[in-house]
Amino acid sequence: MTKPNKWQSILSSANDVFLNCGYEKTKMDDIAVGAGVGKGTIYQYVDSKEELFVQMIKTNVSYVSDVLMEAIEESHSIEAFFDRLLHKTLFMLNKHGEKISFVIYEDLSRISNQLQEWMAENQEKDMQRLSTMLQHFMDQNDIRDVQPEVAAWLIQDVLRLGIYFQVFRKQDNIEELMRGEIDILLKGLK
Amino acid sequence: MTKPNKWQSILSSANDVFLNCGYEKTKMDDIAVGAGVGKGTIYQYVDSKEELFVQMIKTNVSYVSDVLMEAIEESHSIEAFFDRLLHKTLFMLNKHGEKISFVIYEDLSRISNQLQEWMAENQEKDMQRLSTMLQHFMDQNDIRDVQPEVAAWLIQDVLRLGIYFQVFRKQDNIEELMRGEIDILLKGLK
Amino acid sequence: MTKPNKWQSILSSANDVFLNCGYEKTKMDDIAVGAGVGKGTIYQYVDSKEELFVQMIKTNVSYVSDVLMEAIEESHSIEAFFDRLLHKTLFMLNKHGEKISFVIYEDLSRISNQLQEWMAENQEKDMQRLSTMLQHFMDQNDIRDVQPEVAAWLIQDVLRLGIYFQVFRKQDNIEELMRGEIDILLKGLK
Amino acid sequence: MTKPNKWQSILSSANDVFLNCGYEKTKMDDIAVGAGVGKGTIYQYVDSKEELFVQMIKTNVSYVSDVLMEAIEESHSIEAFFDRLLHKTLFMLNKHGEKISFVIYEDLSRISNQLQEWMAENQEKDMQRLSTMLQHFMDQNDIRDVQPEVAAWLIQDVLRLGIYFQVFRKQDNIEELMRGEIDILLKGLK
DNA sequence: TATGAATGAGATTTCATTCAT
DNA sequence: TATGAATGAAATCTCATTCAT
Repeated sequence: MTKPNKWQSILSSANDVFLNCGYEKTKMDDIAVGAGVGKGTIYQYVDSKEELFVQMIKTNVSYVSDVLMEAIEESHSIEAFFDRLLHKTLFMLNKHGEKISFVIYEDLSRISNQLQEWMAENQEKDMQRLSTMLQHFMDQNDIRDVQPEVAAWLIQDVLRLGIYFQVFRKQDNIEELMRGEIDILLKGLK
Repeated sequence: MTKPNKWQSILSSANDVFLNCGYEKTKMDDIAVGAGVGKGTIYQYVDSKEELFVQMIKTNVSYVSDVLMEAIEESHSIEAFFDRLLHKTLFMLNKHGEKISFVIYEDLSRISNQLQEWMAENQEKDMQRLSTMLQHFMDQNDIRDVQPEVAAWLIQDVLRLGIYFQVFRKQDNIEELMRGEIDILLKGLK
Repeated sequence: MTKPNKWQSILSSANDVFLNCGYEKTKMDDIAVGAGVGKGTIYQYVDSKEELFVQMIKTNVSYVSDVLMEAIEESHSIEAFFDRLLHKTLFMLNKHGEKISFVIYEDLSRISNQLQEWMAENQEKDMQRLSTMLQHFMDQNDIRDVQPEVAAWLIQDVLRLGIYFQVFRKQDNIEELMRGEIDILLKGLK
Repeated sequence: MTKPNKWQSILSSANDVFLNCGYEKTKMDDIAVGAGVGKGTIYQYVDSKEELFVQMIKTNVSYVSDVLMEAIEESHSIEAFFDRLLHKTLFMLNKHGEKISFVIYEDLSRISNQLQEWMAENQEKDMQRLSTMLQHFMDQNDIRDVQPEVAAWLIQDVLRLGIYFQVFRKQDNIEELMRGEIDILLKGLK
């Protein structure tokens, strides 16, 4: 087995075990067994359990950011944006499944300060890009004037809802639920 | 010191330490010191660290449920409901502050299966009550026909937003943001 | 078993095991077993293996310093001094046996910088006191003019010789050898 | 790079690293890097870390023995012997510097029993040769009757003093100190 | 012959829980 | 009832050695 394959095995195993057991309950032994390598091998690639966790989270976070960014780039109206967001989210949930839940439902500040800062910066960037897009739509009268910060938060909530009902509630009508949320966000409850 | 006072001290200390350090990093020693009692004394009231954690979470969860329930009970229109939700949430955030964040941003299933089930039931009850209320408003044509599950999720998002921007982002325009979200939920982005 | 007894057991066991195995080869498990306590108990008294080692060495070093100091205090001539040094050294070798060898024949700088500094200061103090005494004897024409530093070194060599031939060579004519060395130091080889 | 050069690089690197870090703290990795060879290459020349250490020590020990032996061979009086000892020791200290301190100030028995035996034999041979020389001087009335064992120990102490004050105390008046010690050994303190 | 990625036994240290006082 | 000293299972990480290339 060549070098990149080992690292991929380790990262993939780390993903599974950290996700199922949480950071503290995860044992390096389990990750090693899951990856089919010796315990010491992991330490050829990272210096500590914490660093391995950070590597894993960074990979997964980028999946979520990518969905948002790709949806923004190609969209010229809010409807088109939501449409792409919907499809890309469903695709990502299908592909990366549960991996994402860690990113959304865990307070990572207690695991690594460095990671928390990185996450905050990342989140800030996503917020900025969403806000820019929303401001653009407001200038074009595509949507009415609202606080971009709040609108951005609600757009991210479409992702949150998808993850929550798929990963934690195990429901299978995710698309329907997301369409329902988008509908309310566009037209309101009244 | 009489018995009830000791238990209150322990619970209060547990609150502080679990919140600051997370479940795994919290040491029984620290809780004992914070409560001003001997380590062994804690085991007069609970059988394990896990049980102490469960006791603490249950207390805090009820704050959140209470806000929702009180807002439901007194409201005869969606606007009145949101209005009460806003005020009660702000009051709770002020009073119980960060305690709530644990309930929202920690995956409790890894700490205790029993707790997770309890949380799921609780959440289900909240959802049911919100759905019933929303169905009532739909029957009265106070709001248009939407999926109650999704609407309930979005209503809870008003709480989520408040907690996130207060506890994690330390912003001080929480009321404004919540009003903005409620406005979007009522009238939509268009 | 009361608290001071446990600590004495631990210190005594540490003495034995560190002496027989050396710092690195010594396992905390062995010390615990030797002391008849649990491994964790050791960490109630010291924070680390290194600190335990430092505590042990400091105790033993003081035995050696004490021999020198007591011999100095009571002596008014070089012969009287050597006489007392001889007897006190033999007594100490009898009582504390091999414990002392560590102090003389190990480069402690690699185990703990803090300890090395402490040892250097200690050594400096011993040297100072010996030099003062020797200067006094020189002023009184009890001995001829020599470099106090060298004479102090040679006096300490009486201790070194005793430890070497007893601990490492296991000879039993230690007193005779020490008397021989003192004789040469006083009268010279010629 | 040809074979003998590799072995010389390894031995030289082992010297540096063992000396600076001590046996246990020395890593085979560091020696390999220092020698500019792969880690596995070292195992072409020795079977284990211990064997590499033994090889290194044996080389260094011979420097010390050589000084004694060369001083013995050419000397026909105790003064001539000490004179040569002085010059050869200073030369050796200059050339091999700190390497020797390991031989004097480390308890090698804990690293390798085989090595300790070898050292003891070596030491015994040195002692024998010194004793023979001293006996010869006593027969010729060049020096008075003393225990040869003790006199031999004190002669070796001239080397010890040189190493101690140069390597550990970093003093630069080594020659003066050694002359002072030789003077006391010859004429005594009285 | 030369390499260095891979290995896993074994080290130190932590901390929830117990129990003698 | 209240205590905290004592415990030991279990965690992370190291590094001498091997072996496929």
